[in-house]
Amino acid sequence: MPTAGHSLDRLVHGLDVHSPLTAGDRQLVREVPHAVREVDPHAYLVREGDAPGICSVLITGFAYRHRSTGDGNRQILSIHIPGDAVDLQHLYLEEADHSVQMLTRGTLAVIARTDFEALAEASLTLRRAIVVAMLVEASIFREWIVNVGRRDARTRLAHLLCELAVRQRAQGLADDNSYDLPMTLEHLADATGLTPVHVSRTLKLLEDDGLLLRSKRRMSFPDWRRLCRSADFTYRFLHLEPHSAEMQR
Amino acid sequence: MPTAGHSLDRLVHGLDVHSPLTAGDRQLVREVPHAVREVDPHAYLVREGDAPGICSVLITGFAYRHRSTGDGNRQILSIHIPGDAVDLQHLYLEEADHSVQMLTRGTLAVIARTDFEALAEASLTLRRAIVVAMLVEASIFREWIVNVGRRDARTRLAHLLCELAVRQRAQGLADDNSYDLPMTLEHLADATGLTPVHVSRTLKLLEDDGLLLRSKRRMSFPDWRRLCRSADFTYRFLHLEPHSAEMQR
DNA sequence: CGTACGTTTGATCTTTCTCAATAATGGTGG
DNA sequence: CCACCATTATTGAGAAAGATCAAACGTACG
Repeated sequence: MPTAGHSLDRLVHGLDVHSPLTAGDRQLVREVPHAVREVDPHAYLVREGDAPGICSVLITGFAYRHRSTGDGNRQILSIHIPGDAVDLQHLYLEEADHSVQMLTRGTLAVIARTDFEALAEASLTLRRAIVVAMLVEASIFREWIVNVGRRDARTRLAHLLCELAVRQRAQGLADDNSYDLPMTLEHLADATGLTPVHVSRTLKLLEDDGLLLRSKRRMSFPDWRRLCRSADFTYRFLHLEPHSAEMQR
Repeated sequence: MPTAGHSLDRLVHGLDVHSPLTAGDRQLVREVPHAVREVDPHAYLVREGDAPGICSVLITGFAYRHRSTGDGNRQILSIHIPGDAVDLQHLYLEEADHSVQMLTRGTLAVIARTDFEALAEASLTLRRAIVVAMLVEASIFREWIVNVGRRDARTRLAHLLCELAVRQRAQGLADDNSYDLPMTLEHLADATGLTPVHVSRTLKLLEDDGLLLRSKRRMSFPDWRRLCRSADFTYRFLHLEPHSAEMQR
């Protein structure tokens, strides 16, 4: 039996951010059988083509979804932070259509598919929360289509930085206007449909404009409001509960 | 009471394509209370910001999801064909993050939110099929991120044409290698993150290469295999059931 | 038959990519 | 603690894909 309780609190919070849980639901989640697993940077959590059998929840560390084109170009599809249940997009499908990989070292809570399904069947509000978590992810995918399809490089990158800031705040993982971004230029390029070279130049532009401050991997935002405007960033697509959205500044 | 039975057969088929239904499920779906509504081209089914109260199923006609950037650029997020339940992405969220609009004249089966939820609660396999339909949509969103982020104009357009062909075949709406595409150059441009001018030139390229034949709005594909290769198109992301996937050629 | 809408084509401009060289950073073993 | 190597980041110059502007041409429909 793993150390029950507090590692799954991350999942409780991750669901609660979008759809409020009852006290009973929280308890049900905390009691789910699960294993805690340490994973290295670059470890694959899912590989395209896999038949999904587990549901992993990120407890610490970052992960990302990606898929490659036939000629070997990678496109990153989303970034995941602690609290995200990384397998929701696969669990009910026959085979994975994309891969999920760790960005950093991290820890997972791993729940067996059957246990997860039992959890979903145990409560209507919990089931609802799980569906909402899936749908919010889909909303973020849609926002990425817009980002990559209709915004210029500068706006695109700023938008990505905003999204990660707000999601981390909502999860209580960042309190001021800064966070550590464990993505290389190549990751950023593959997330925005650009090249690493152009990402480098564009981040420099944002810095020169006083919208971004970098030291090592730490990103901070001297003028959050202006950054949001410059990023064409609005909160709606994240579907945060009002109490989480208060973390907006 | 509406003409029960065969208008909702479209929905039955739309769910069954991805996740097989039991005979009981089919009957449950057919018996759902619903209204049949005729809609004009360009009619809005959902507007960004709306609180969703109904679930519309496309019976005839085409629709599309879209969202606009702050500076007024539109991005189309998906195209919908008969059998698609157009509100699944909203129904469990507080407010719509994007709009859904008719591309053509059409008819809808409109189900009240509460009736739809009751349907979902009535059967485990049906609930599963609804979740799968949501997740397949999300998979298509992901494919669009890849398309717009990492493929050139020619591949992008070819990919879109392939997707629409296969989805229509799986729904039994097209049997040979052709279909009527009710999208203008502007629609195609907004779906692929290009400009109408460049879409025009690029379609011409596809025609010159013998991959596409256009007369009026009818698209046909003289060499389907080669088109798929040229489009970097694979079937995995559509998650079709084997019996639907047989319609592949 | 005229008007609105959609499409095609040409010429030019801009953003982003590509190729290439150099500089910084971070982790590792001595 | 330092030196080394691999990885990541920056910068420059030239090339290319796609955007923009503008005009002409088709087509559908009242």
